[in-house]
Amino acid sequence: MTKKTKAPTLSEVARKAGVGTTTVSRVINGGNRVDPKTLARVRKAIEALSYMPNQAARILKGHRTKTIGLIIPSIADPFFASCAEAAQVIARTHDSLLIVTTTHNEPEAEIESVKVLMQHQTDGLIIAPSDTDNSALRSLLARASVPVVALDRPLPHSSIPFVVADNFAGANLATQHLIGHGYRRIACMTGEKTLYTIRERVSGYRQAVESAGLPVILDDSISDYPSVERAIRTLLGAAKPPDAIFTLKNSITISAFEAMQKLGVVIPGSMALLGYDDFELAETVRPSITVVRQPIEEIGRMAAEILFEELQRSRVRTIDHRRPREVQLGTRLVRRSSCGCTAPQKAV
Amino acid sequence: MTKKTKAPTLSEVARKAGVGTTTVSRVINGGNRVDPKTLARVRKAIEALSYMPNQAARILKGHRTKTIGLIIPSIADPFFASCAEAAQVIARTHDSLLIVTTTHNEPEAEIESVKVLMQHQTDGLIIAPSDTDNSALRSLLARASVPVVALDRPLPHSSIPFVVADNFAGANLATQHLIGHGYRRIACMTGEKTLYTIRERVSGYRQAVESAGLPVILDDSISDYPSVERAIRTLLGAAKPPDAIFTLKNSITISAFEAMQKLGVVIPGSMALLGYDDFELAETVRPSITVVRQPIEEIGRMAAEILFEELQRSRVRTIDHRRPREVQLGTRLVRRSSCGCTAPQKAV
DNA sequence: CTGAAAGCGCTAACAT
DNA sequence: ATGTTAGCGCTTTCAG
Repeated sequence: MTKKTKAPTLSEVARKAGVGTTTVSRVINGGNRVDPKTLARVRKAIEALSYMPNQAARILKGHRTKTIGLIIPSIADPFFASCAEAAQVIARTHDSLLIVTTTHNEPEAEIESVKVLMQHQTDGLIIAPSDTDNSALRSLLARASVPVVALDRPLPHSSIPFVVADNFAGANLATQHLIGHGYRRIACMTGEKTLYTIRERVSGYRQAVESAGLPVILDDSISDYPSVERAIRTLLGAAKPPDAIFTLKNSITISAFEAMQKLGVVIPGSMALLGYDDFELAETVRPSITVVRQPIEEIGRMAAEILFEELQRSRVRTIDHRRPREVQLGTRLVRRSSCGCTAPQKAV
Repeated sequence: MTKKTKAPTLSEVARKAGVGTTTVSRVINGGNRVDPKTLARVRKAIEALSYMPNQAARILKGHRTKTIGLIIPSIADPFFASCAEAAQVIARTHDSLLIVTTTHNEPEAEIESVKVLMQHQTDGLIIAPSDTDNSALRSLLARASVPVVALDRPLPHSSIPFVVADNFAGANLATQHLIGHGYRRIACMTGEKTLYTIRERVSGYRQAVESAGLPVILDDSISDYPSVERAIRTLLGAAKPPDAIFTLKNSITISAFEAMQKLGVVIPGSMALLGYDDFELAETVRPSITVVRQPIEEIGRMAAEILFEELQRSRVRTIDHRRPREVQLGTRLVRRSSCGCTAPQKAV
């Protein structure tokens, strides 16, 4: 077994092929300006030694590392997993690799990630910042000599391009839909109220109920299942219980559904349910759950595309901005049964 | 804006601090054997220039890249996303970064990924090989000068360590459970029969029904929802319809549940359902679904840990194998209602 | 069309 | 305790 032998180098290939290193280098990089015969010989040598160029050395010569960094709260979160998948596909398209780090929405972890990724000279960064007002992060990013794109959450007061969903409109329309059904007491349940996305959704909800002259019933202290069940119990025991619940996050929607079922709440009969973010079984459970669906893959894809465009721009001095630097994608209300709609949209 | 200024180098720091490059290098790498005063001065210079060491140059000097590669079918797949998350956490622990590539179970994509990752000199590789008998992949991996660990699926005929779940036992026990409930005609539905995991599960199922003298009713041509619905229709229309269905994959379980509901099949009354792989709403839907649960995070975590142990071993010549190189983790049958169990396990 | 040689930024002998 | 220096593997002028 030739297992622990060190990897062959370019100059070894050159020696074996009886040519100079320059020639081998040319062959590796496309083989232009090389005599067909020499080319063939070099290729054979490369094959024989199963030579692979050492990226580190190329990078050192000032080239791209062909890697981009993606900084997200979690990989296990379906939303970010889909974003990551989409971004990875785009990266491959550009012959690049995707390095993923997770932050669990901790600002320090974000800073740390950016630093590590910069040391590794990734060509660019895509980040979903937890705190929209993190000035330490902003200044760090400003010093970054590579393009950066914000994902799902913008980084205000900076010139960093971003790709987000229209959280305000999504929540606003959803609430209006509930109002249209005749519900008068719509409770909104959420947690992580410091996140941009959640804040926007809360605003959307608030604007809708207030302009309809309805009460704002907001519980933004939700975390796990028990807290959801407790919240619903409290709501049910109130003098005037709500007639609809709007949950701002996938896991809360599921917990709420579970709790309502456990507590014998008839959906939508005694209380309607509408959730932010679609999920696989939302169509299947009974009643099926009406949700606001975000263009998840699209978000990841566009963020990566913008990043590579910036990369392109910084290479060749071009003037045109074919794509806007700040993208806000629309969401869609998927009407199913839990909101009271009788004729759900066509099934899968 | 000092935005496009090139990153400062070690020798610039040295000049600014009025010391030699060696000293700066020492400071970066822990600051041992350096006079406290000099150390402070250098640190200040580093701070002032906001200097960050260039990884590429260090790598070139034969050091670790502090990156490991993870090659999986998809990031969006919850199973692999969780594995990736767990592996990433372990990587961070070892001060390393995780580079993820996806293959969609295509052998060529796997080969390609390994090559790219090797060029980037990742310190090690974790791979979930689609085809257990891919000799091209095996020989490529054998030539790899870095440690490799197989994830979820082993790579036989090679000395590559692996971490997998005991798919045979999981499926076997699940089938026996169904048999114990008195079902005599247990149908098994699956797709992707070339995958190691699926093959093992099929074997486990087959062994159980055969040794109980029951018929093997296997449909391994399932792909999407329509194919599931079609299969169930066929099963229902048969002379002797099955009294239980065992689905070998998450998405098929969900599709089957959906289809059975649509076709008015009472679960478990007229037909029981048991699925491989747990999922969030399995507990919540009615009836709740009995499943075989795999230790997902554990698989990702252990694969990464073994990789770093190998890395450790290749650095310092040690003899002990504290951890077995081939790990098979147990699964657990989570009893809920769809199999006919009347007293489901404690809820979440 | 091809080769010699100069580094890229850093580390590690080897001196001092 | 600190500086000098020789590369790591590759690309890239600049000459042939």
